[in-house]
Amino acid sequence: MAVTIYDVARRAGVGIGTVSRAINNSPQISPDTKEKILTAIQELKYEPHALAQGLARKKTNMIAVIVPFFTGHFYFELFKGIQEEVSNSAYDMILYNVDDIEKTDVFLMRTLRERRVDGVLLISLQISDAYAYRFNHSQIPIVLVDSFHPDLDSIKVENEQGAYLATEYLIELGHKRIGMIDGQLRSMPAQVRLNGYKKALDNHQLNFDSDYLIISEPLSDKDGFNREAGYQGMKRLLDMGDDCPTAVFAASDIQAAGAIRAITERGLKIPEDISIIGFDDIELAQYLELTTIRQPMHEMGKLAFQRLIQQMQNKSDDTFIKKYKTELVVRASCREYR
Amino acid sequence: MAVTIYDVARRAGVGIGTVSRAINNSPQISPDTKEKILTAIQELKYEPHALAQGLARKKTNMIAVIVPFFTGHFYFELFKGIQEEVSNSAYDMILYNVDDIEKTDVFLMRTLRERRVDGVLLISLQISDAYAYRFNHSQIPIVLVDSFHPDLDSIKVENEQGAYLATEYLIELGHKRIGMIDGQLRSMPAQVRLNGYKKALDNHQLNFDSDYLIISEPLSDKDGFNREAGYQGMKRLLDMGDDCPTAVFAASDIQAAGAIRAITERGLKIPEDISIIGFDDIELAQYLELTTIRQPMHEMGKLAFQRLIQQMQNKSDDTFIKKYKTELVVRASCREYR
DNA sequence: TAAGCTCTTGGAAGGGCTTCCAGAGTAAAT
DNA sequence: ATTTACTCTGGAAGCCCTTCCAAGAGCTTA
Repeated sequence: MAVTIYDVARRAGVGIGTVSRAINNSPQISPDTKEKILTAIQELKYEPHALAQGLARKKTNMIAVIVPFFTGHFYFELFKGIQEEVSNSAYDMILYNVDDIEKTDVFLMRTLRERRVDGVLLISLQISDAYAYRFNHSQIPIVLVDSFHPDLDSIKVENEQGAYLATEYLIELGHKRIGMIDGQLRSMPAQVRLNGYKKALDNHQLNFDSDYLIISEPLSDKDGFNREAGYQGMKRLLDMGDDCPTAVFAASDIQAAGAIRAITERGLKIPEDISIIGFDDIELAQYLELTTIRQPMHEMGKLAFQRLIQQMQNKSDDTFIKKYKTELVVRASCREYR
Repeated sequence: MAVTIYDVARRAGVGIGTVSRAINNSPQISPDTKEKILTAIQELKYEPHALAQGLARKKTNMIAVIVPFFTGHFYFELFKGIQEEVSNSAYDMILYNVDDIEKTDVFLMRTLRERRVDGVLLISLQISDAYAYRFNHSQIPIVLVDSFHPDLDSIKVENEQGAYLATEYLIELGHKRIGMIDGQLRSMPAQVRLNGYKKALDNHQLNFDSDYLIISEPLSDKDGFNREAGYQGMKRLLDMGDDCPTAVFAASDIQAAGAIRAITERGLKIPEDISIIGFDDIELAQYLELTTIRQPMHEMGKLAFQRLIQQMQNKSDDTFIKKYKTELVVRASCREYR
């Protein structure tokens, strides 16, 4: 059997309470005894049992990161930011992968009831009012990233503004027939980016044409923010022949990558024949010379964890809301249209 | 206070033991009572406390995935494979990020003693004989991925064969001056790939020239498998002027990407002026039209978890060793040299 | 010398579960 | 009617900690 606090106590000739005090740096202990105990711990190679500690302390030193199918590069970047901060903290991280958006609640429920974690980072996933309420009235803090709820801490990017920016950029280049390739509308960012796109059209006296809006096929469990969806979507636009848009706003870089492939496959050139703009500014965008909208993913990840840890230390009542502005990154995938 | 098994017992008018049996599908319980208890559980919205369960069962339903600084795309791909399997299991996953290779032992030690996890996946990290022994004599199974120890389960790729393949391909294209850009040699794959490179040269009567071997700068905490290292490394090769290699084998695609940038920055063309071959076949390689060596990362991740879960169920004594052969993926970054 | 402090210490209680053992109840066998 | 054999059930013990309370020891103070 493994070494327990009792073994240490016996070895050091003290009581278990005292051993516990030694481990936890309690001031209530004389330097001599502490010394003695620490030696015993060394000798026995004792390490506290994490679960038992958690049970007794009502604190697990774990956080949950809940992510939707963790596919995209967006998550990867964000994740690195979070990871960086977690490494420097006393916390460890459990990764929950939501493979069906509808099941988000199941995970939230679990984190709330199972009490396996001290805090939650919810990424790109919507939270219902009911759960927002529960978290607010629970001991477990939660921070939303790339998502929003009025009553909870959240960190996100101005998706609408970003989409607006992208669309407006195309408009200013002179494009009139501007298509959009979006993700599944049950995904929050997909909805909001669509709004930005529509608003930009509207503010520039262009009509929204639903034929130009491609929503990726409801590919079973995916949200449509992937290359294949971009590829298929672009093909559909190209099939419109002469009516094909002269510029396309893809709701994510990865979709843009798929779209680019579809375009070049037809022997068309970017930006000569079709302009394309993405969203996210993932690493790939540089290689593709893709003009896109940058979100500070890494930074968002870091901030999210920082805020969470702060909440775990002393839960404050005010809700923290940070919205990053997006930024247009001009590269070589768009050109003027006259 | 949260709902406990006692509350459920009281509500259902039974003993706590019986409730426990209901939860755990024990056959030792009559359908009626079970029914009654399940109803009570529903009504009270009871969920077992994960830590308490773990403590009592000596089983946590968690696995640890230990990864070195989780930077590269290689890990990302692998990770997706693991993730996919984990999602379909009853396990959750804790991610440990090793930011300094020397500290690997600290993490191994923790997983062994803290008893927070039931099994370990160790990625791309070497394990010492001492720890291999400890794991073999512990209750906690471990599976190495992209790493190897004779006494432990491992899943990896034939790195040497891959590097040999890459180098030989360049040789067969007629190149004589073949450079290599490698990662830090304290990283296992970096060492082994170097061996493959040397062997290929040797078998084809070419001399190994240490000037043509670029080991990325010991950039503090990194292992050198990153774009910047590839970029800097290639620059050094280019600075050799007329002696510059006509072909370069980069030990990873991401380094190759950096190298490509360095080359195009000088106004040179790939493959006309310099041929380059990578290693990994990450997604980016397609976009770059990079000829490379493919490792089945996704598949490796899946298999690793499958094996781990099998070990957790009934620890067998035989060590499982799977070595995937690598495969040459020819794209457009290499050309014949006469 | 007695009373009052402060500093340490031991160990019971408690955290929420599983498991084992003993006992109750029921049915079958004699 | 009595024994035997089963099926269920209750709850104590145990998993390994932390924390609280009571108490001993050593000092001070009057």
